[in-house]
Amino acid sequence: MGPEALLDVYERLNDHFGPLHWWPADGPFEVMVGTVLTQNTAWTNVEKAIAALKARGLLSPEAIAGCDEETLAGVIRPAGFYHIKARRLKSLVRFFQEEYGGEVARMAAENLTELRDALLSVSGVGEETADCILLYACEKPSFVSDAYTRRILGRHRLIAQEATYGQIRNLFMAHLPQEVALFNQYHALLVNLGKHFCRKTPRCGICPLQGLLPAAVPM
DNA sequence: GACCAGGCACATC
DNA sequence: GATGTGCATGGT
Repeated sequence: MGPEALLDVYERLNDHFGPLHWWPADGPFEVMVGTVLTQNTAWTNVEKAIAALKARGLLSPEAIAGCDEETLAGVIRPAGFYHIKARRLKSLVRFFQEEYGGEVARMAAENLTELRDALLSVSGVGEETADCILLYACEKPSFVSDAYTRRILGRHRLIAQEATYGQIRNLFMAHLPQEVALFNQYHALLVNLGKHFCRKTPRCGICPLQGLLPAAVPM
């Protein structure tokens, strides 16, 4: 599996889907909120929760910091796991305010590796959430690997079943130019491909990767 | 009514 | 370090 294969996959998907304009959010703070709300959750449910937060004027660091946790939980209820996600939002916002004064520009001024470690120290922020914040809120070249990435690469035998998150991320980061726009669109393309063609229960339709990679196997 | 969705922390071995 | 479990709603 060399560098050319990953670029071939990117070009095939990019030709098929076109520019996807990710992350779907109104500003970087909304991205941060969305990364927590979407943990193991369908995006349609996240949209409902974000709309509810907007309607309550709760889409700012100050508002979330000042909001009672149980009240917050009630508002984000449509996103599921709402008690734990309310706690996670509060801890992320606390970190954001204490370390960077609630300013994305100050957070984004930090070095990628150090910022990633700092984000990972926040309870409720794991590797994927950290990488989404780095890439889509801070515009740092940190590749996001997720369930779709694993399933797509796994089905086409490009990674081992037991590959870790870090190994998958390193695969992309070792073989691609470290460009924010490329990482942004690539992850978006993989999610789009996953949603349309590579769910646990495969959807009908012709996968755009057909003929480019080894035939998909069930996974 | 079962199955699934853009994870994570924590317990246990 | 690997594996198992709880967390929960809404769409198919």
